[in-house]
Amino acid sequence: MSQGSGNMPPKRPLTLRDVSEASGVSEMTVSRVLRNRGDVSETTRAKVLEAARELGYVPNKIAGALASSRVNLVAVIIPSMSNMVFPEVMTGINEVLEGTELQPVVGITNYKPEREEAVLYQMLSWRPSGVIIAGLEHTEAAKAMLGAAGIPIVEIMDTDGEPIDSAVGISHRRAGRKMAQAIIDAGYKRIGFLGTKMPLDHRARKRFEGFTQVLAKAKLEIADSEFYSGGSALKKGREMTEAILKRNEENPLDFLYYSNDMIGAGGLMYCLDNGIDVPGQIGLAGFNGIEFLDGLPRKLATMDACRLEIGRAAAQIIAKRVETPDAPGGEVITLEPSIAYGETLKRKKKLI
Amino acid sequence: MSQGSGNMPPKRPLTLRDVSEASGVSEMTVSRVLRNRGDVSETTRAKVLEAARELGYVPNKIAGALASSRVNLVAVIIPSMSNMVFPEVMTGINEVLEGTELQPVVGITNYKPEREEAVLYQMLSWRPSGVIIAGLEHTEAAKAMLGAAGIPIVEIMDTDGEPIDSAVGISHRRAGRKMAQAIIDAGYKRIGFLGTKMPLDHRARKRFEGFTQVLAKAKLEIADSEFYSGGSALKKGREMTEAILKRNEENPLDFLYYSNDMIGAGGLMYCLDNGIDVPGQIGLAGFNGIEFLDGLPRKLATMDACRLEIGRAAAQIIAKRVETPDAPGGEVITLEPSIAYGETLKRKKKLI
DNA sequence: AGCGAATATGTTATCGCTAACAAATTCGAT
DNA sequence: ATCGAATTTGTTAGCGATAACATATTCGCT
Repeated sequence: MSQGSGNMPPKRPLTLRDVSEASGVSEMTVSRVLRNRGDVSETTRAKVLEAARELGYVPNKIAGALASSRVNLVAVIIPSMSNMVFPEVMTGINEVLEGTELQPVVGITNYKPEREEAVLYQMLSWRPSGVIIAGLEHTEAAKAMLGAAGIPIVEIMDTDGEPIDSAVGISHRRAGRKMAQAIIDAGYKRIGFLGTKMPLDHRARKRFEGFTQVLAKAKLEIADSEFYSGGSALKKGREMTEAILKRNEENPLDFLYYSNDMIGAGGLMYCLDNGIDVPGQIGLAGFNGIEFLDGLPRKLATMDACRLEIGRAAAQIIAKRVETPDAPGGEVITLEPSIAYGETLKRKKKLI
Repeated sequence: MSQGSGNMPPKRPLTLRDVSEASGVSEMTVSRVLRNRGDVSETTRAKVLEAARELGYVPNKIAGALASSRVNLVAVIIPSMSNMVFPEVMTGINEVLEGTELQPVVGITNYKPEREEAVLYQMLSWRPSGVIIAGLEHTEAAKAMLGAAGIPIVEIMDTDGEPIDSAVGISHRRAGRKMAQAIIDAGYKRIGFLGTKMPLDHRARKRFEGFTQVLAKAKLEIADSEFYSGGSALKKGREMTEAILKRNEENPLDFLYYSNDMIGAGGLMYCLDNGIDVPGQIGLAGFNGIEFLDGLPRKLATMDACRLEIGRAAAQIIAKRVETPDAPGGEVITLEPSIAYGETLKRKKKLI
């Protein structure tokens, strides 16, 4: 099966030369067979493949990439992998890239700009064919690297700002505004906000900005808010909800807007456990549209962040640009998130 | 900032030679400065770093790796990224690798052996410094590749079987046995099983085997079972629970063992929503110990799969072997999962 | 000042593969 | 047979970095 018909364990890794010697043709011909490139007669093709299989040869992409200056990697740089949202983006990316020669390589930044910069540097040093990176906010150095890399760059998730090259996402300001409008339309007045203690989560910040902006237009403002960091989001949602409701017992809140579905689900459970009428006494809404919500006792209102679609579109942009290197670039795709009212947000009162 | 002080966009990617020319020293010296290797005077070091920064030079690891035959990548091959368990393993791996020069590269197999084989081949063609791969079951070809790669291999999650090199995990058979024993000890008799329709999830299969084995010793067997695939696990847990309970109304079940926490949580919610007394009328248990459970109205009994610890230990084995290439290898670490009784599994009746 | 040991820098030869071009072989049509 | 075109195979020269060795330079000490 490997290494000269069951001989000693391998010492030196195999190279093209080994296959070439074993099959009696030149290295170049072996290379051609293994890459399906150029004309090779059926006879030698079979001979070479047989030899390669017999030896257990695995090509060395490092050498191949250096020689051809083609690297079929796409760098994907995202803040986190543990909150449901980016895994789904990855699924979208994978779906599209599986149909090509490109392979994604993921780097995690933990929402830290300096970490992002370091990860980006590492990634670029592999000379990938493209970069998909979350967000529009980066350090100056990171922006310079991206600008100078000479490869397609797609910034994802967010389109509120100036992309370096291409961008795919939703407008989080608009998402915040839309949700605020729906809440106002449904007649809620005393609104609480619950979110993460994350000055660096720009998307959450933009949603918040859009949200308060629309409230302001209706002469409303956030009645109270609560922030968390770390721990089980579900549990935190529960705890924060308890805290904010207790704190406002005299002048009770009638709506809670959560910055993500997980804490929203926790809040929902708290309300149900404590006999609070949802959405009569109090309305609830989250953000993201995670599949998980389907299993809850009551369906939480949310807004879909189009994660799968974002992943797909971003990968498509890269794939297209790799195929057609002199295509223009600079494409911006803004997806439109839609509200899922679920069962925790009253519909707009019918107009007469 | 880049490319000759704000000139035209970059055409040809920068190389060591560019930095060398810009700083007036040899390429070798630049290389030494950039890698912090060998003696370089403070003066030239500063000069070189300045030039590199000024140009926006990013080293080419492809070329570096080929020349030094050292690739600081660790291939991590796992079945999925969307079910809470592997992201946590990744966190453990990352934690350890961040302290080294090694960088993880992830490949996803979707529980398909042929996909695993393909991903492995891709990964090995980058000549990584080590491989961390989930499970002990692989195709013959995959085993051959792993055996012949000449690098440290760590098979993770499971230790019920013969590893190729090293292994870190728990015994899933033992985990199944342990849970069965706890259930029997608590006095439950009519036990239902709910799991995934996944003939290729060997770990789940082994847990099931261990589980039934202990039941058999106590002259018990699974009273009924239910399987699912795809969709929201939480919802599926709810639906399967309803189905299995309805089907056994005449001779009701008194325990439900779920093959993962997510469907367990769905089942728990179903029971609570329908006024079923847990754990009095019926006991419930899952598997994995996901953090998520903390936020549930009642804490589900489960068994910790030691995911974080598995990731850490696996990465440590690789890191150690990379540092000391002639160390023996073949290390097997079996972690001991412990039962978390939560509030859905009665404790063993006190012995007199 | 003078000499060997450090310390700093430069040179040369790969690493394993592929692009580009060159040579050899096959083949059909005359 | 014979020639040119088409097909198949081989040769040569890097890709951009680093290892290993060679050559300056600097320095302390007698």
